[in-house]
Amino acid sequence: MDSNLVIYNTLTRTKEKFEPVNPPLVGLYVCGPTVYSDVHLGNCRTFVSFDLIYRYLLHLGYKVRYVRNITDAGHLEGDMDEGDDKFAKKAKLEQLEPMEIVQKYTIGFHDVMRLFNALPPGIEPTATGHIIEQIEMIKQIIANGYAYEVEGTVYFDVEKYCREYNYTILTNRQLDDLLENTRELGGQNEKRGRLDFALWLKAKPEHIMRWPSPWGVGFPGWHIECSAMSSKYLGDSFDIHGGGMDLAATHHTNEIAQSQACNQVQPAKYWMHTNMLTVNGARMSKSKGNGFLPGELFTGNHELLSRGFSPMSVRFFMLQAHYRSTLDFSNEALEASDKGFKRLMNAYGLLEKLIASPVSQMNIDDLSRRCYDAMNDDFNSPVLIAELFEAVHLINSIYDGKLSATQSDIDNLKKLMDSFVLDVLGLKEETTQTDDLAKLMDFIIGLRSEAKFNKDYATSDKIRIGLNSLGIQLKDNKENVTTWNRV
RNA sequence: GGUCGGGUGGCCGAGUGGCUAGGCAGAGGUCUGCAAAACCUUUUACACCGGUUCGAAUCCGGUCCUGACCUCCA
Repeated sequence: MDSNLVIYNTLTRTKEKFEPVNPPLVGLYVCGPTVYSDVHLGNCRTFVSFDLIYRYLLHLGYKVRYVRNITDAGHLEGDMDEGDDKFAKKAKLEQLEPMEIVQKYTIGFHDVMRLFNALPPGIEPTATGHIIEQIEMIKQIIANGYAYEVEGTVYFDVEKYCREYNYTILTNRQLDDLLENTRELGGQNEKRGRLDFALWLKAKPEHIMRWPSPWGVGFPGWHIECSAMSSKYLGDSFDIHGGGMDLAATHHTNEIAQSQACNQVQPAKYWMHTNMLTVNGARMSKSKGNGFLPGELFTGNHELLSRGFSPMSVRFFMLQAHYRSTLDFSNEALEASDKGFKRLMNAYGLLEKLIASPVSQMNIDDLSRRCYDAMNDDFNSPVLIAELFEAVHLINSIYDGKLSATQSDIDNLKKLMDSFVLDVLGLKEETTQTDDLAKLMDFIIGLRSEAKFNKDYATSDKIRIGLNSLGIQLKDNKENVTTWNRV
């Protein structure tokens, strides 16, 4: 397994050659969603980005174990505990079983991921399903001297940890500054240090999700689940840990501290962070109220949208930007991507219809190499897509008879498009053409050709315009061969 | 305030010390009974001010603007 893949590592803030711990095995852990409400499009972008990464690693021949957790505890509890509206809180507590919420939004999340054609992870562990592992890990951290218990709550001792490790390795912040500028968290009077965070929290009487532990009845802290589950399924030290950039400063920083304190090793060799999806330049988030739900996008039921956009067009839109760049979301940008996507897929469809000639006027190997170069450069999908449009241009020109290609050229083009469009980018035709429809269309096109041959243009136009209003577009090429596609 | 990013043509977005991605939109043309598609040609760029250099939008310094994180959030 010798690839030229280079990955930007947040730990070092540089691009590094990718060298797995145990090739050809690759362990990939990605922080998944907290399932207490619908995932919005910004969440989806991260998972589509890591789907691209997963797919490309598979394409290169790595045997990838992809673990993406479902957070169904901790955050959820925190969310319910806060806020001033005690009435609402009570209603929530009385009317809904937390696991009902978890189930509902987990299913919704999976449905959306399927629409985006994201490959499911190999393991999708839940926090509530790994309480024992989390407790064991906390016990080990205490035994190692990096955590302490106060009144049923266990805190991580950041100050102690800092004496031996670099706590802010991911973000490069200064500790003094952190101490001065961090907001007061709960439990200040019982914590030893201001930056100490909870590994295990004592449950208040009204708390529904609770488990017994050596420290009494309680529930796990916000960060321990990922440490416990990643080491369980990928080992104490694995290859890639990923998530959204917003997680780096707190969640991942604490995750590294916990894993180091427990296992004395840096949990992941490469830390990858995806950037945010923005709306009018500002981050899409629930608290800002500017989040798009996938459903609103697909139906077009949103004030900023002129119409609905298909999941594949949206996926293509996301892949046209690099995963480490912010991507600005707008109706106009989506329109552009939608057309580009259709152009790409239309050319893909023409591959079957190309006619070979003895002369070659192109170098597919060179194009293929450029595609690999793009992806090897930290998964640069926008450059890959630019190269694929070169392939589109070749395919269209061959189809038009303006360029000649040998059968070998055509085979290689097909292979290139299959690999990169379908396997790596994970794009697919959205409308399945049933055999019945294909036969029917052949028949109708035949009727129209007859009419055209007889110069009965009234009839042929009636067919063309009629089909167009049904969403089917006819295209006559120079040889008067008619093809069709949905619009 | 601290940390880390950005500012690229009408829009979205790559990239690089000289050969100026790509998609969409705009303009002209070819083809076509028409239309669409396709193909060809083409108009708009690298925030501002200095510096380094034979040469910078790309490197360095400064200025302005802007985003994310520092509090649950992908």
